[in-house]
Amino acid sequence: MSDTPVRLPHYQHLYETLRQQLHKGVYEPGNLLPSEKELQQAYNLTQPTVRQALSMLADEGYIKKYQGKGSVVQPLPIGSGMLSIEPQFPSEVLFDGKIQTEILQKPIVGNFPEGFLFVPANPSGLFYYLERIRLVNNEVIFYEKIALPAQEVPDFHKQKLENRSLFGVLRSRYNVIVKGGEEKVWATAATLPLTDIMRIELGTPVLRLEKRIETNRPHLTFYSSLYARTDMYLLQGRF
Amino acid sequence: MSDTPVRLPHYQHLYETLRQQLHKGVYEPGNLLPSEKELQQAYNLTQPTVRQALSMLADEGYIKKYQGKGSVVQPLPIGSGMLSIEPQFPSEVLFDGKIQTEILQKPIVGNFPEGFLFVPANPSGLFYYLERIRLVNNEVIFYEKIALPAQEVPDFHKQKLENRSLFGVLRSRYNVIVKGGEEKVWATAATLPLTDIMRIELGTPVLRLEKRIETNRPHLTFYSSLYARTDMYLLQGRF
DNA sequence: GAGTGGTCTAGACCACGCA
DNA sequence: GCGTGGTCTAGACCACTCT
Repeated sequence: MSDTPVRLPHYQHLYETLRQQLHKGVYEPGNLLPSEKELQQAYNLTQPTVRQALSMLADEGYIKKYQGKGSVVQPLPIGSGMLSIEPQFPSEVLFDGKIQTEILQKPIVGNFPEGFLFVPANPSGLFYYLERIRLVNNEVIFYEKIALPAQEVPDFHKQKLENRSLFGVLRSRYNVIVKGGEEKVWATAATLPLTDIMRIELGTPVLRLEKRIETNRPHLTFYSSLYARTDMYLLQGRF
Repeated sequence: MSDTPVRLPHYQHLYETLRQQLHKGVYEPGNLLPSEKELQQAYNLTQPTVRQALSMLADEGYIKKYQGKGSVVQPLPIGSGMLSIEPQFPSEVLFDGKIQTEILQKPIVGNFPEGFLFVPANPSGLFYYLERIRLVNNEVIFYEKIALPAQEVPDFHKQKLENRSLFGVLRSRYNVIVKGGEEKVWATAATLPLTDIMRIELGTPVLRLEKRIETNRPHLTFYSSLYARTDMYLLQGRF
């Protein structure tokens, strides 16, 4: 739990602290989080500052706030507003939430790559490009292409990415936090390169999800192009 | 512009005012919104209150805030965090953003209906149930089933729904505002009842989107089950 | 330097839930 | 009635953009 040397706003620091505690299971789902007043005293902050942190947790589904009652811890850590994975038929699959990540194409530097629906406003400049697959129970469920501006993430190719959250690396190594973005989604039939990667039959319905992802750094916007087989797992998100 | 008799928080009133102005085109995309200070003076509010309203507009993509510069009006009114429609191949389709709505099943009252992925925590009580299709250029692109708790929206069956936004009806008639929710999405192959409704071939990949929608009223959560053909139009959203 | 949004404090009062 | 979260004020200082 080594502190990053960068100065975070108080509300973000509290948010990160609570988020990590929630992931560690410090608070049981269904129980109440410490009240706003208790958090104020514990962290020496005022109510609006605490409230901002709690609002972020509520937006992402970690907690639910009830007036007159408190903040109830929710059962799941769900990806920050983005779509995350869940079994299609929960009873039939044993799924401990563990997703393996394999890198198909290690980060290489070049011009903005082809095949993305969203493109940068100014596509000049160099981008890291990588491809990865994500597996559950040794089955490929995601195939994802990612592009991110090289100058904003120095030495990105030296980072370890296997079985790590890309967002986690960005947050811990570069202090980059996802602020929001835009996504487009549609259903399509699997074509040849994909049938090979995912080991599915030609024509199987697959989900395509294209994202433009904005961060707390004004010039760090990155891009994701994702194929998901959703016959056994589906995507879930909050809004 | 008749005022609803209900007392709204200041930040929500300002949000509604600005949102309506943005929809009317009072501010051109690319231009700046009045500064926070100007809004404070115009509406006799303090900075945090104004900021809260602007944050909501930013969350929904109406504006983008830039420190040191101002709030830039964005080109589109995009559905509040929820997925909305857009042409798959913009150049090939003429699309003025107009979506027609037809009611297949007028609101009827009964127990919570079958076929929804999300179900109420307490499914007792009566629900309105309706089905509607949405068309662009006379082609069916959405088929949607909706269930909402009857006791929270009295006389809902008397409301005019054709070619009106359901959310608009809820907002203007019942002062209900969507606060957030949960959604699950996957790709599947069209089966029989759907091929008829949408006039597509058996097995065509279609997108399924199931939503649980929470509002500002604690006991008003409603449910949507949506089928979308995404061969010509795709779904877009913000996060 | 002037103006903007970003963070934060120290209070206040209200609306709601629960016992 | 008490504690909770929800709203709001009146300030303050900082970080950033633009000229």
